[in-house]
Amino acid sequence: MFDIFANYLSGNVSLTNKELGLVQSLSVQEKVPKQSFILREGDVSDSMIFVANGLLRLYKTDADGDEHIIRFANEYHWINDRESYATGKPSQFNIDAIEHSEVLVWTKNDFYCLMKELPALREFMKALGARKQIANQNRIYASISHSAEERYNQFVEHYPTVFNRVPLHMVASYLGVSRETLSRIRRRALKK
Amino acid sequence: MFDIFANYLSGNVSLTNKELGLVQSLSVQEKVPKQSFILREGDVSDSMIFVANGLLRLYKTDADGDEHIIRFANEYHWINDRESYATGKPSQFNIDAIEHSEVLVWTKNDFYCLMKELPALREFMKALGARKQIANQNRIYASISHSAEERYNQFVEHYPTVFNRVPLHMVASYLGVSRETLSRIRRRALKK
DNA sequence: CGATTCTTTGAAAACAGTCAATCTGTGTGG
DNA sequence: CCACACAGATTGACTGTTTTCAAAGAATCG
Repeated sequence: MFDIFANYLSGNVSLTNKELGLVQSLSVQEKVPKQSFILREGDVSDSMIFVANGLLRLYKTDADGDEHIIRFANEYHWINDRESYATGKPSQFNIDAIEHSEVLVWTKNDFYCLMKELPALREFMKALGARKQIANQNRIYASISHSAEERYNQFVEHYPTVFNRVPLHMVASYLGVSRETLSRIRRRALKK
Repeated sequence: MFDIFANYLSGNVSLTNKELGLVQSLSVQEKVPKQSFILREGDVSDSMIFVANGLLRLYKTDADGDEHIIRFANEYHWINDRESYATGKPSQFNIDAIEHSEVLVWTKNDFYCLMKELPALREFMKALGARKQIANQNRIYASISHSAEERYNQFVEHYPTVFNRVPLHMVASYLGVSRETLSRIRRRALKK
């Protein structure tokens, strides 16, 4: 399973076999059955998690019991709660598996060491962080300027690999509309 | 004016006078009169900008001519278009001054050198970036889970120094509601 | 097949947007 | 000092969209 990660890296970062060995030696492989959690509200998110395959979600359950999905993470993506990870405080969010998934996990400490030892990897992670911020800014822009329909189309277009593996009510939760509204949006779109 | 920035740093980063001198030597001071631009759609955002005093906004004008404010930046904050800055591509956004402002500017190249030479400053900027990401994630969460009224209250509470210096229609634009709706939200709130 | 989860639909109520008009406060020029 | 212009804020009437609640119709899985 580590080879998936090695393959991911090889397209982006050039590491020697020895360095790659170090990265591997600090990683832990985990299977995440469908519906099971890798982070629960109240826990501290103290690890870096790479999704080798499968699909997870980061979300919060509010006082009314409604779930709000912050983001999805499918294969070749990272996931944790950045706030809890950065501050060491308990997370407000949950992460669970939408599909049976396999992940690679590094503790915060170990990952910090890797960042220190491997400048190439550090630069890559930094660039990744920048891209995530850009994506977040675009999502914020969409949320204040686009209609639900436009946001839906944008989601389908931008994340086709996620879109058709996720139940519609989760897409609705991600977009911030009710599942009924999203259902009607789609029907209107079909008529065209 | 550089002393404002030095003062800002002193609370967060410890640099020698010589190092501080280097930072200053690469900086350029600029006055930004009210309503004037420091970034226009189509330009490349190729500098780091620190607001010493005043108040700016990052926003986009859409096809209908409506303005959508991504964020505000008052004194002791940084502003540019991260996407254009990172990619070198033309920006989709504008930045202009809501109040007469004074800023410190570093070119992308010079700032890169500073990051290389001054690890303490680099770490500080990195932590700043992490905080911004957390704030963005919280804003995304608010946009998909909170009502306009809740988002308004949250804005007033979180950014009191910005809130009472900004015309209401700009707050509306930031929150993603029409100015009339925001006006009515406030009236309802007053009745309580 | 039965149970569960997911999706769709209808009807009513709540909410937000648009347009047009008015009101308020600020500052400028006569 | 007043009149006026201007930008910002509010209001009413109307329209359109979204939510909510309840029910029923697919799809999936053991």
